[in-house]
Amino acid sequence: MAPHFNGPAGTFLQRLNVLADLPADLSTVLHDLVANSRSLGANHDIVLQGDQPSQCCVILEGWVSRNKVGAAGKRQITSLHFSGATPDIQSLLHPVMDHNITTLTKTEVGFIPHSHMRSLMERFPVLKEAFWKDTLLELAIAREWEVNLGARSAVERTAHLFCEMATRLEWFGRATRSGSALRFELPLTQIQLGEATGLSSVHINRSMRTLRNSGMIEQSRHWFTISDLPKLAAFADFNPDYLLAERPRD
Amino acid sequence: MAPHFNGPAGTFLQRLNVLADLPADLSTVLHDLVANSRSLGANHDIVLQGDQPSQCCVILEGWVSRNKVGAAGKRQITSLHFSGATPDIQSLLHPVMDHNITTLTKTEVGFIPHSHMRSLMERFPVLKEAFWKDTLLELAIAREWEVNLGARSAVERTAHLFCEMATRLEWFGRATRSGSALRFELPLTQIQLGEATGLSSVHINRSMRTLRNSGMIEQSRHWFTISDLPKLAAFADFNPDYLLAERPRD
DNA sequence: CGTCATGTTGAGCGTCATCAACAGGAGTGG
DNA sequence: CCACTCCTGTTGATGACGCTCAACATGACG
Repeated sequence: MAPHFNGPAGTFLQRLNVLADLPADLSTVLHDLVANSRSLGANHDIVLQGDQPSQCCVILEGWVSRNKVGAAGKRQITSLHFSGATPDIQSLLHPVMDHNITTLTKTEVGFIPHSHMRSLMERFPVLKEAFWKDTLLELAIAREWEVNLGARSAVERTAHLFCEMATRLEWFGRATRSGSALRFELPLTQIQLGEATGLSSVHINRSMRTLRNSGMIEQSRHWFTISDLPKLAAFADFNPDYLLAERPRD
Repeated sequence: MAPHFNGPAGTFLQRLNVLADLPADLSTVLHDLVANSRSLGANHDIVLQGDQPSQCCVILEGWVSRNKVGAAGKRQITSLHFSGATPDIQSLLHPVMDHNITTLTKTEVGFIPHSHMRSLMERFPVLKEAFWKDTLLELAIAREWEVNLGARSAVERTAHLFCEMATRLEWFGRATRSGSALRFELPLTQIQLGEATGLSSVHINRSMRTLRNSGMIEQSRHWFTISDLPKLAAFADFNPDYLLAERPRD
């Protein structure tokens, strides 16, 4: 079993320990680094395309998206992240941001200066490997999203997104299973779901109604229950293998 | 100017040197490692989803795609790679492939065993950083493809793909510029272009006719000329910033 | 025989419009 | 101080209509 991590930085350290075995003293340093965090409201840009950040953010609580806004004003969400994520670690190697990182809900964010991060990676090479692995995982998820956007129908896309998020959430204790059912909170508006799936919010609405009517998903507000995950996964052509590196060891 | 690399491994070493400064002895070792290569025909799978490769491939000449095939048999190409690329380096850290790597044309491929790669990374930590940076670049490209697939019309998607490939090719000396025009070879069939853009091959055909009729692209067989790159880029909402890490320094 | 080209037809999804449900804030009165 | 109402902005739900693009032709070209 991976060591138990408490406090606001708990999920962050848990996630990193999934990606590589961090020595205890490194965990302590990282824990202290994100100690002073900031609270942000929903729809707040943490970093914008073109920025040159001097620190990395750590999502301690809440949801954020990567997104790009086209010339016509249309926004595409390219990935979703929740507690424990370090979505702008890339700024260490690739100084200019090529996209925005925006909160989707009220969010608690910690920051680690690049200089600290660099010296930590020098002292603990395993940290660099953990973040490389994290980048590879993100790339695998991005590939699956490309398939979702390019090769699946509206209902399948929506179902696939729910399968992915349910799986990722469960692995970090944020979904509860009872039998083959899975219950979790996904606090995104239909507009945001549309921006993630390349659909209009109206059509997201219709797709979710289809999923509800077919009995595959139950919903009250932002709480969802997938009544039969294998069935929904088969419908959406969801195969969790591409997420495997993220699964915590037990 | 980056050092000049000759021979079949030239583009490979050139690419790596864009991502980090490799010491000369490392370059020599890498050059020798890919010496004995294999010739593959078009439409040949180099690695398949589910495989656990024990070596990394290096594309010495030709084109390959990453792709995933859905349950309904529909294929989505998630990225395109040409000479110099190392598309399955991820298998070092993430042993099971989550996608296929398939040749698009006749291709010359070299192989480097994982064991060699690992010991090289131990001896030369800069190599690990180069490949992490390569992963970050791929991720940036994947994000832009998500935007392409989710938020742009058929003609814009097609135009954007041509802008991206023209830019990437020019940076490696595989496109010739005359004024604001750019000429290059992109030896993909319309079926393959459709699989990359999430469109049917028929609609790719129509989109390209639109681009030809509007005078933005000229074509003979697989040779294309973008008559006015800034104009096409404006039309496609193409901003090359997301590719910057790949640009060779001069 | 695979690839490219082009016409026809219709499904899927976007756009626009309307309306209900709901939350938060300001003001009112107890 | 707390309840209650009113107002307003945001989200969700649903119908009507039109356009983009997929599907299915068929022929031409290497």
